[in-house]
Amino acid sequence: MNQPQINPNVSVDCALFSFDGSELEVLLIERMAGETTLEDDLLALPGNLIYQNENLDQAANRVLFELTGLENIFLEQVYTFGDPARITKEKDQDWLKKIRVHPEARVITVAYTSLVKKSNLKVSPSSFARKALWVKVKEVPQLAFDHNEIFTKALDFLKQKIYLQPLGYELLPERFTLAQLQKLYEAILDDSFDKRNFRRKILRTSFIVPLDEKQQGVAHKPARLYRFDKSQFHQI
Amino acid sequence: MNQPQINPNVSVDCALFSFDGSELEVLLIERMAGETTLEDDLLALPGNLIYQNENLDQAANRVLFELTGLENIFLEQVYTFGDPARITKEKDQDWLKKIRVHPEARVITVAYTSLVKKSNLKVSPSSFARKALWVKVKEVPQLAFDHNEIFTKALDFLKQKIYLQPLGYELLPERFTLAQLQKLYEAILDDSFDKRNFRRKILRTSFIVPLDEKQQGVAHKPARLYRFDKSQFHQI
DNA sequence: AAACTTAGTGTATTTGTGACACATTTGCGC
DNA sequence: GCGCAAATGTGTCACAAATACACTAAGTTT
Repeated sequence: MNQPQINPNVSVDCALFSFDGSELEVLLIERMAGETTLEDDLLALPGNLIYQNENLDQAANRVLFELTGLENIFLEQVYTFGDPARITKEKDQDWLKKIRVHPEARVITVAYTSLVKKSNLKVSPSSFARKALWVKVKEVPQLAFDHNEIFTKALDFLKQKIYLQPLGYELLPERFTLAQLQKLYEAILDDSFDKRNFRRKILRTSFIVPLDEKQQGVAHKPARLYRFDKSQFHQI
Repeated sequence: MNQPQINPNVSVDCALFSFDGSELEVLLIERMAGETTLEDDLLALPGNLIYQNENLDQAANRVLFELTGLENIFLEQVYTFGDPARITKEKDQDWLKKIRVHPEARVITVAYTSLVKKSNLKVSPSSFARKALWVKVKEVPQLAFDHNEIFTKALDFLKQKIYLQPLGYELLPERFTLAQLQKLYEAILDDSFDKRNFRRKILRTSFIVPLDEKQQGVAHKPARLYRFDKSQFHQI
């Protein structure tokens, strides 16, 4: 089979979010420039040029797989960024010159986002990332290209989405407590809620079903465990 | 000034909606193939390849301007379509071969949408459209490329958006009655509402302000006129 | 057994939604 | 000028959802 052909004008970038129990985090990479990285380079969202024979969803999944080994993640398209000036920062140009056949090419990028469990994910160095790290969304530094803008848009997208779909099941263990779930909602929406009202509201949906199990070995009253019922997701 | 350079891989398409008082309509074109059109060609959404030195919003506005003469329309990005198979219908290939330097090029397209007043708009034949016509959204035929999918996504986008922003002001005359507004909402959302409940809800927002004027010359009780207050739009 | 920690629960108030029917104001035709 | 046709404009009740708010229960630690 031939090497797939690259489309020099279109890339995908992925904003992957995770949850450490109290704060939301985003996956950033140290981008490779050939065999090494540049000094003091900016962090970036994982992303790459698309192949000519794959569609955009496939490209996003491939890029993610190449970096993380994760497959069958539900990535969703967020927005497309196409300002000609988006690749003109000096550090970005330095990097592009090192690794692209056409470093000056106009590149528009289609942003995707997803929520993943950190524990599922073994980040493996790849052709385009030496190292990947989880950064708290409140502590995201200046990023490469227009990735700060992409990151912000992806986070806004999630905030919208969580009202329509129970996204949380991607981020919590299979069995979880309502306190965990509430913290997740609070982290995504950057807000805080009354415990009783949150419980009432979330239990009115049929997505979340109580189990006959309790937490073990905690130094206080153990909480009841719940799980998501995906079969109920389309019955909003 | 030089001819602007074209990016062969990226296009924009616009789904423009208008309102005839009772039904929602979308603007479709008969696409040109050089000096003429092809026989039995499919209708299409207006769109074209982008220039290398313009951003996506600018490209969408330019394409729209070239077709309609409309400027300063508030176009919003909807979604990006990039399936390699999106340009492979036979009629689309025939057309591409007639007009594109690289008819086989992989083209991804960024969809935009907007609402416009039909009366503002003098559609002028352009390099890429011989003729443009308004088609009721319920009567949209099979379109070129993946334009049916784009059209559907744009309409869904509007349905979402109208709950967050009072889109209507683009589609109604400056002074309008609540019955007109209600019909517009019903057309966009493809639903019908109770008159009293609709009024109560819409007047609770501060976007819509009553005037001390009434309809003239109607063969029934004349309705009060209202106008939009755009300064209130961001106070939801 | 006392102290600590988090879980779990109920009520009252306000706000929004949906269903529903009739009098009012105008122009028109006679 | 009278009656008719046509669309406007309005209020209430029942129900659902949202908010504010405080104490007891169950387990662990010392």
